[in-house]
Amino acid sequence: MSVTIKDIAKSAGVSYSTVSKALRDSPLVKKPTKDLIMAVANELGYQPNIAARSLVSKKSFTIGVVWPTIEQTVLSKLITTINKELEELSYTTLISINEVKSALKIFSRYQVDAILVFDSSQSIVSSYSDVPIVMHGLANKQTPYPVIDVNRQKATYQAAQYLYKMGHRYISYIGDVEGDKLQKEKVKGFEQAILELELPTYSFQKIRVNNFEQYDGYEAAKQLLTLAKRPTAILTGSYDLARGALQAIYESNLSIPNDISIISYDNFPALEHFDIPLSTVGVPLDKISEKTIEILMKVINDEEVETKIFMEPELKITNSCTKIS
Amino acid sequence: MSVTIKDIAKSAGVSYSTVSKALRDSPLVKKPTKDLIMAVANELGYQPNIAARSLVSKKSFTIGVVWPTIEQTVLSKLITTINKELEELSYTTLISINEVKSALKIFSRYQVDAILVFDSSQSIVSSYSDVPIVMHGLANKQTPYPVIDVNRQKATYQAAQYLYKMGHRYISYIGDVEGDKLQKEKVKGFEQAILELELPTYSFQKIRVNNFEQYDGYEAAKQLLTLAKRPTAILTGSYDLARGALQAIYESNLSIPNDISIISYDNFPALEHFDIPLSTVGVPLDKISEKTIEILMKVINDEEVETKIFMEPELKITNSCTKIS
DNA sequence: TTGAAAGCGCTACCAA
DNA sequence: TTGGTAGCGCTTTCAA
Repeated sequence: MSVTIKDIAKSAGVSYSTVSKALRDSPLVKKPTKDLIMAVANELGYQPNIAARSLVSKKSFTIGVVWPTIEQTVLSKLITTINKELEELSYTTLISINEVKSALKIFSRYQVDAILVFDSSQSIVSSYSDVPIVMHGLANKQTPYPVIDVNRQKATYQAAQYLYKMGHRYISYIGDVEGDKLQKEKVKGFEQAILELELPTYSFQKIRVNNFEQYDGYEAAKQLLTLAKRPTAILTGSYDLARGALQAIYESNLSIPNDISIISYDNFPALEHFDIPLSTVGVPLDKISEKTIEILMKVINDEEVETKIFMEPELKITNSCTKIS
Repeated sequence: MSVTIKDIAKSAGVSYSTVSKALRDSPLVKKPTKDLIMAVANELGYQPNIAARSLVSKKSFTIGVVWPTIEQTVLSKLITTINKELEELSYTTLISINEVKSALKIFSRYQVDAILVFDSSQSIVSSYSDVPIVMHGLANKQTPYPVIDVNRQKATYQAAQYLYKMGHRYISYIGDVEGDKLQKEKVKGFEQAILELELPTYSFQKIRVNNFEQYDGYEAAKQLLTLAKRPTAILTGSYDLARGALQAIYESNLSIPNDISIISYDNFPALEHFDIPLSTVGVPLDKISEKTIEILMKVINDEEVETKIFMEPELKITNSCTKIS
């Protein structure tokens, strides 16, 4: 049996309701008493029983995170950040990797204060009980809970526009052209730029990759570089693809940005891994995280929240891009 | 307020202790009564309050998983498998990505039935309260809780021995030669084979990679294939490295296994992605998972458990290896 | 400033 | 086979 407040009360010679107050740092307890109780609690290795506490106080200070697809690196970075920020707000984060429906059930049984769902499928999830839900995914349907989405199309659109403005007329996009909705949005932004600039389609090229690994970017870029009319700028759909493309460019003895400018779609700003930091476009991870925390706190406190939150991308240009004449 | 057993009791016209029994499918309740109660519970969207339940029954049917490093793919596969198997045993899995110490605190406050820790650092963790701990990591020290480890050294040793027996005299190892303890063990097994076979060291080559991605394997293999005396067999430290090596081999117009035999260290058996399935060596993932569940159930039921569980690797040979003369 | 006591939702025991 | 009730560990009144 673990230590309870009654054990502390007995040991400290006070009533257990006083112990409860002292542990919550209530102003109703005198400093010496409080100190004594704290000391005893520490010595006994007391850990509060969350079950009992949330049973009476109706608050668990816990956020349930539903994360059925644990392999994506972007998500793992984002979740790590969110976890850290919630910790600072003295919230505990618990993750379930079960499918959305059963994870929701689990968390509602655990009476968490809110549930954060990461789900790229477009299904509307329905809540059990009255635990508020916040979702990360595609904000296309009308949902009864807030959905946080990022504007991928605008990101690639912005990047292509920028490269055009810098004088580039042969721009290639490396990405999953036939991929899921998320990937298609990126392609769409690129295509939209072509259309608006009234350029011949051959001056904009899309290279399809099947995976998002460094090697796929490498292969795709290799292919581009052997072209008679090779691109002066490359836009990649992800960070790893960009890394691969960089390798291919170096192997061909070309230099960045003199021979080729490169921008990567990504949510991590300032990728300083390389000799030349990579230009990126996308919604910065910390802004997504910040927004998520904000929405979570709002739903927990029963405040009004818009149900579609569409975050705007930012273009961060470094020395990996240059003007050409 | 969510619905409680009292709401169900009122609605069904029975006492709430009967409801409690019915919901737990107790034989003490008559079938018709049970059916009625179930129907009402369903209709009302009842979800049991785990806090209240575990407060009285001292059992939460929940396993806390401590997973501070969420990026590793092997772990995510393993945890997914474990999660699934626990679900079938009607246990709920909750994951924390906080650092070990604070995660342990969280789970002990939640009164989980057991905590599963994934930690490759060699620190001994000390439990709060009396929640039993099972660890996945390096079984080198004496610990007060069971640690499950896999024999990496024996794996690469076995593979090298096998390749030798098949007539190979020029064998290369691609892996993180300067890496952490886990990686070094793999290298050690390879070196041990050289030693025991009393071979000149030049006939066994180690190629160092900095990362474990496909591209790194590709680069390393490229390097090997340009050698005057190129290896007849390659052993890689991971699946992704093997994939890269395969790419390099194909690009060089060499064939597997006729020109080069290849074995990968890995815990996933039967990697059928390729034209030729890859030979692997390592402890199969499902065996690790099975063992983990077994140990978890034992500690939960207070049974005796050995504190060092060292799992033996298996060599699975496919057409990616051949005998040479 | 402290203590006593009610009650959160549930299980488990005993009585009916 | 059902109902009544004590009590899990805690917070939160209210009384002392």
